[in-house]
Amino acid sequence: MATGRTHRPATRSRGIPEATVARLPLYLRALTGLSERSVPTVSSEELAAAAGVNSAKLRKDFSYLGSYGTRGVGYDVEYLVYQISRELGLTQDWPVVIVGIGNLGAALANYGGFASRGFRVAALIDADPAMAGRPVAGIPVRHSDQLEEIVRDNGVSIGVIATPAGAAQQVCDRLVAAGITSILNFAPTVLTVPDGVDVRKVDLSIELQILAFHEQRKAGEDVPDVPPPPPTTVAQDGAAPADDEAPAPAQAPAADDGQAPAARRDRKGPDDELPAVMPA
Amino acid sequence: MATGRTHRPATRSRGIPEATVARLPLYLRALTGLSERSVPTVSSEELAAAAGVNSAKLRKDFSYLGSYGTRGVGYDVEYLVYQISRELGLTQDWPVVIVGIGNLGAALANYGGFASRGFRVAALIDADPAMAGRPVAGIPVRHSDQLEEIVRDNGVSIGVIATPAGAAQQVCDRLVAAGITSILNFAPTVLTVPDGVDVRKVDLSIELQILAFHEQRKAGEDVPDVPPPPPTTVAQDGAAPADDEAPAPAQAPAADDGQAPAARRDRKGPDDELPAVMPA
DNA sequence: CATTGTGAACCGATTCACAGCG
DNA sequence: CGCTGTGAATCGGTTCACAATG
Repeated sequence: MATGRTHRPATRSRGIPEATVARLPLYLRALTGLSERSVPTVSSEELAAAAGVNSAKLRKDFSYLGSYGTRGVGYDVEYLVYQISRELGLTQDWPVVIVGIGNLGAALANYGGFASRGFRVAALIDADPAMAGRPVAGIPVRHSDQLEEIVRDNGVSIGVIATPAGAAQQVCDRLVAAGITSILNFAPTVLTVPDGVDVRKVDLSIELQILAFHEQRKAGEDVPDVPPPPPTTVAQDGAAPADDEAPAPAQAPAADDGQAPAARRDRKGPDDELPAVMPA
Repeated sequence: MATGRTHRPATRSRGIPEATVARLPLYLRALTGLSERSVPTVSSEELAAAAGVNSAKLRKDFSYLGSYGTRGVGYDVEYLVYQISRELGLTQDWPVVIVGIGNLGAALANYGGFASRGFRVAALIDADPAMAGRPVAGIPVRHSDQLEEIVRDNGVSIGVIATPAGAAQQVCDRLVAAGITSILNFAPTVLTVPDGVDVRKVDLSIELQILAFHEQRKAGEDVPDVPPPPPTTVAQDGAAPADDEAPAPAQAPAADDGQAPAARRDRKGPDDELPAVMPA
């Protein structure tokens, strides 16, 4: 598995830094807004503010694309919109397939943000036969038996996985085998793909967990200092130097507000995870 | 994000790098899987593979939490699950409100991944009176008039915004005013929040755009290099030296990087016709 | 031994600050 | 002038590689 797998150095996108690429869509959105309001030019300062970044970063980012601005003036909105669109490959049409038409898949199918940027939903695919033919967002759902056929016939190179975690890898494998080289994964699982295939993941619960981490620090500041549970078998430090607690780097002074061992979430349920895709 | 100026790294407290925090949920998920299969211990190598990272990174990450492993053996699964959960603040319950119950909001409400990790959907809120009372995922939707009341009464500190872009900032302001300090934003817009409030965003179309960028490079490489439009009036760069090419800062030595698309996309074509920038 | 934990090298990304230019 | 474009400094994160240690 991931063992010998050479790390995905697919990042050889020579030239434009990955971090910059990730921000281009942000600039594009801000620019589109200006364009709609017929603003002819913007300074890096203004555009940066609209995109939520700082101007130095924006200028540096643009410098990777070329010199598209005018000193003393700023950037021509229309021109930049075009250049960024082209750089991102949005001047062409990208047919995509969404696999797993559960709640999330359906929401994605209905999401206007896709279509508006050159992404065309070529097909909706689901493993549930009962879904077949049923239209979602005006597009009839097709059965996964036809996955390969659909991908090939439509020249789809981008696939969106919105299936339950358990089915994701399998779907991924089939998509890749069918020729897809870019995947947007919403299933909470790590996908293993061959070299040359790009995977980006969006994990809703991970985002919340990250927020929770910061939230915990803000409020209270002190984590529920429940005495660390016994290291089951290993690390069975009988009378070992009780070093449990967080040792490491500068430990913070444990304040201890109220406490409440709090209800320890037992995370051993049926491991629900992603929105189910309606069973058959 | 919201950190703006004052970067948190006061270094005083437990200095866990942001990048590490972002991976903890990943480790936790992998560990939960092992736990369910009753695996007692794991080596950094195995766990790293399951989480999709490399072992050095994982060990370094864990080193920020403390010394929870046993040399020559590995990590105790249950113990680690607990430690990470605690670090992330998942040992406590986090009530969240979801604002904007459209397709996406409904999908989120139905998303099992939230509930399974200590995130309790305290309420669903929508501005449409017609939605009020209607149950979604078993939870009755409430009208946004009651937003403040709901947040306060339930002690909600995390809010999820799934409204249209146009309403997002307003909703955000109200959530913040009501006391929320962490926001997960799904609306494709930049949110401005006061210091102390964390915002994480998930933008579906941005992810696709990033994939498109890479896809464009992979396939062909001979992208439809539509001749760049005339810089209307600005950025008129006269004849450029032979190979314009990207400015390419220092960047000379190309790392290993097997075969890079030799053909570099030329970025500046002579003037030409105005591009019909894509619609919105 | 095997495997952790970590200093130190490395590398990419951000920020600074100012030269360059319209 | 004002604002871009960019070297240089800095910062954060990753990787290396090995000493420490159960």
